[in-house]
Amino acid sequence: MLKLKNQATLFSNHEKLRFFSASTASAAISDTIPQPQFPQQSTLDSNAQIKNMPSTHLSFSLDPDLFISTLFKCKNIFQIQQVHCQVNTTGITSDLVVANKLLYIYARHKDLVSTYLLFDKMEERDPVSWTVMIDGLAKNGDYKLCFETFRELIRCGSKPDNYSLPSVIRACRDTMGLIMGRSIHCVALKNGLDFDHFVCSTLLDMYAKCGIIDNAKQLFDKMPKKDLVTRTVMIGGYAECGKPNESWVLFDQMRKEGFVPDKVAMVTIVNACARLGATNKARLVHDYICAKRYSLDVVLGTAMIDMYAKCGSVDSAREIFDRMEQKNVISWSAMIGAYGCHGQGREALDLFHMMLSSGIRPNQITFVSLLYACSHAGLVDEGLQLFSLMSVNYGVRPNVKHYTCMVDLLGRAGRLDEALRLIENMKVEKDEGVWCALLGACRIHKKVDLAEKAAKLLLALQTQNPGHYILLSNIYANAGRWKDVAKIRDLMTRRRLKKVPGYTWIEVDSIIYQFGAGDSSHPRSKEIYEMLKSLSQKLESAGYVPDTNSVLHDVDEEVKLGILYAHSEKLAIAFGLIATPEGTAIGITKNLRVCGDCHTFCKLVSAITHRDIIVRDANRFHHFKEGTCSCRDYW
DNA sequence: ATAGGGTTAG
Repeated sequence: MLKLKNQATLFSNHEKLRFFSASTASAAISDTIPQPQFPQQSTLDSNAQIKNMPSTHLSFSLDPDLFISTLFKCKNIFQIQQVHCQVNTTGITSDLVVANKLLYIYARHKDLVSTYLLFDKMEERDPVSWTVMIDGLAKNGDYKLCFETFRELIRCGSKPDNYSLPSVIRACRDTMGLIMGRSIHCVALKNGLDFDHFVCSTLLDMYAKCGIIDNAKQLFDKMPKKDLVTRTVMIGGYAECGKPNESWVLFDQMRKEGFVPDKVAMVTIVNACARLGATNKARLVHDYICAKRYSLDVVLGTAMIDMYAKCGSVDSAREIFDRMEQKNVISWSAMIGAYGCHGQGREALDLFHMMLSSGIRPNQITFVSLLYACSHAGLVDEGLQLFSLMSVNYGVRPNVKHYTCMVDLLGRAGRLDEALRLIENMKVEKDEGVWCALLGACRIHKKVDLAEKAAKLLLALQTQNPGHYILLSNIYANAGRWKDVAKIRDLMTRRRLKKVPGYTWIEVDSIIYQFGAGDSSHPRSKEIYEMLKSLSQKLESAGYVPDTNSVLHDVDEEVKLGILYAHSEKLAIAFGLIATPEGTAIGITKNLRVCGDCHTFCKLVSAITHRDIIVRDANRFHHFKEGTCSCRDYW
């Protein structure tokens, strides 16, 4: 496989892709790629794999049909090479149908070297040959050569057709190559091609996965025939673009129109559900899956683990995990991640050791999930140990995400100097995330000087994320440096960035309510504020001191308190207490980081009211139970 | 003969 990568690089260095032009190319290839070693007749008997093949397979004549059927019975690359070798002498490979089949079978067995060589040697190529070659390259991940082959197809005067287009467009999707995708779309239009629904569905998939959901929607609306696959693509596209609500609308509509979702469609909607984070939808989907008796395979099971975890129920995620007969590294990582985001670091570590015992090799994502679990649970030593062992023991080299987890872990623990040293000494390229992690830690520990240093480097990266500016602005506000706050706001205006308002959602009886800071649009707004008022008295007598530092500066204390009690997450919790008097748990979701003050607030509310409170910000869950918190984000 | 949709982090 490594050789192939080199091969692709080698060709990209050529001014033109000489690979495709006659004999010079063959010479260039044979220098770098070994010719496939076709077994000789005399060695065949000693080859156990081939020995198992019925003898009739080896004795075919010049009949192409017999050749093709023989080819499709081949179970491995040795058998294919043997058949290839046999027919080479008969000249049957000059038959296009035969050659294309051979090409196809090599590609399907992921033998790209043989596919290249055969394609190069073919004297004549038809649209099928091109499609098989392009598709083979796309499916095996050699995108560069895939695009070059497609370009060569056009340069040779052929036209892309409804068969070659889906493959090359899929390659655009997989490489997030929007520009390439658009130009291929244009080329196809220029050629006056009448797109069939295969091309349309890959195109809309490509646009959706590249984040241009509007273009995807336009294509979708124009399609005369919308089948299950097309709809599934659109559902997945909406989820990918952060509009999982739209995914649901489409899913419901599809079922109303009589489509029965298959396994892939179910996985897609499960994924949309995970992004939605709505518990009632998760149960609904689960019931549907049970009713239709879909088997719990690796992919569906893993998607469900993730769904339950992101909908707040780590126990249900574990139930699914235990019921799965087959698990791969993705399933294990998803479950480790589930414990991690719920602050159950010990469980995540235990699971990691179970995973190792069952012979599964951890990958980069496994370690991100593990380190994240350590940081969310405050397991500093365990995190440090894992980080130092990951590359030595498990062959996983730390990337910027791993460093970010470590900065977060050390930073939250107040070991900011070590965090800074780690960043300064890291061997991979630094990104916004890693500085942002340090900045976040500075906020918790009120280290303004270090925050300025981190922010300077972060803002130098011209970050477009308004959240980063807000974070720094809050640090300044906390230190009472109002002039600096104003400077940051000014910088935001100059960079044309808008402050993102923080919202909190709460789900009550399957209905989702949204609150903004100081929101009074809710019909029961009056009750909510009254509840907060009575809560505040109880909380303060229980020792709660509202942290008014970050609230404006030129207003009097009473107004400050008003603003503080009007935080969106507090409004949502107050509403939860009113709307579910019998309930035991209140679950809320915030689109921005929950502040330290709110953390303290939740802890006390859960102690006073004897109710569990589950707060989710981004993908981090905080469980408050009888005044204790499962995670240690704000120690 | 050749073509489309699914799982883990950030």
